[in-house]
Amino acid sequence: MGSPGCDRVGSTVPLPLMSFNDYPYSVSGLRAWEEEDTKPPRGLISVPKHTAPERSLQGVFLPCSDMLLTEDSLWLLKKKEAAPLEPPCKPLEQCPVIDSQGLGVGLGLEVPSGLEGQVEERCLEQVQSIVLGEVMKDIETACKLLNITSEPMEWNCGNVQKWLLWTEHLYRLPQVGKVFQELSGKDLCSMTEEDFRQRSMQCGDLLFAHLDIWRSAACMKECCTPGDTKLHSAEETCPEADSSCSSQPIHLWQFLRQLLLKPHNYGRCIRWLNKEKGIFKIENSAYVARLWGLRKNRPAMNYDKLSRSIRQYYKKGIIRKPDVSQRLVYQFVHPV
DNA sequence: CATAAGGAATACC
DNA sequence: GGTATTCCTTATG
Repeated sequence: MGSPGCDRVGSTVPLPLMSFNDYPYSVSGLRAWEEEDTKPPRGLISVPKHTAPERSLQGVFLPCSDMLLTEDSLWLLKKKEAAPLEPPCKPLEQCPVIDSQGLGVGLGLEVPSGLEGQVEERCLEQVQSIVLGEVMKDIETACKLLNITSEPMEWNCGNVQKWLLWTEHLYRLPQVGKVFQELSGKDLCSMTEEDFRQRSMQCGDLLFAHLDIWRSAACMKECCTPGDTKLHSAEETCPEADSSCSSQPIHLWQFLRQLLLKPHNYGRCIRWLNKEKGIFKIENSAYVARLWGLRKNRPAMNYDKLSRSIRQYYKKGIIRKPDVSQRLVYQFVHPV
């Protein structure tokens, strides 16, 4: 991300980020660990409540996987936050264009002029490209885990259901798959936000927003990576994926690895205890099993069966129990 | 009661 | 034929 091409495209492709407050990709981790009253996953920037404003600026404190915002950026944003008489943040529907200015507007910040302004603008651009990069990576990961294409227009009914289930699981939305039954991706994309809301009062708008993000991301991906540069970008967004990236049959151990690579999304259900040694813990066995079942189209999957598959790896030397055996803790024999 | 280990049959590519 | 799934028994804490 952040290539000149992308910037150019970014100024023309609308990315309806909603307000950052509502942006689940950035706040989901926060929400998750708050709910479960556990420690925040690593990489999550937590701020004291009083420094987190009600408006969309909050979204900047996002748990970008392993990436942290620079101190400078945070300081800058806090400084802007503290500035009095700022115009209230416009809802993002009113500023859906994601470019350096768009982000500033979306954050309720005005981009000042002069040298200082240029510095701040560059800062914001950095933040923006970090956020965008994370969004794209999250979507890539989800696609790999679900074995679907990132372009919603190409989804069949099964893909749509998978995406719905996944999104529901990930963001703990009520299950609404039924009301979207027998809809293809094309159908879904032709629906308005109102259509979504009519089908689900509770979370239609959220699902619509999610879909919009996916569509925009697919659009950006298309524009940013024309032709043969696509391969390079794919490697960049999923460096460890290599052969496993080519979808279709995925092994359980690869799936687990992919979940572990995204601590801000899946850290609440599976996480490293010791990444160097390849030791990981399944924090929520039922949840991981559900995700695995989703990926393999095995609705009856449960931890009993999943763990049986893991145990098959003992003989093959792929996964083993760590020296000091603990419940739900396993170890990759060959850590990355 | 949830997890662990592993045998055995079966399904799927 | 390799891998995963399903079902099962037994053990452990």
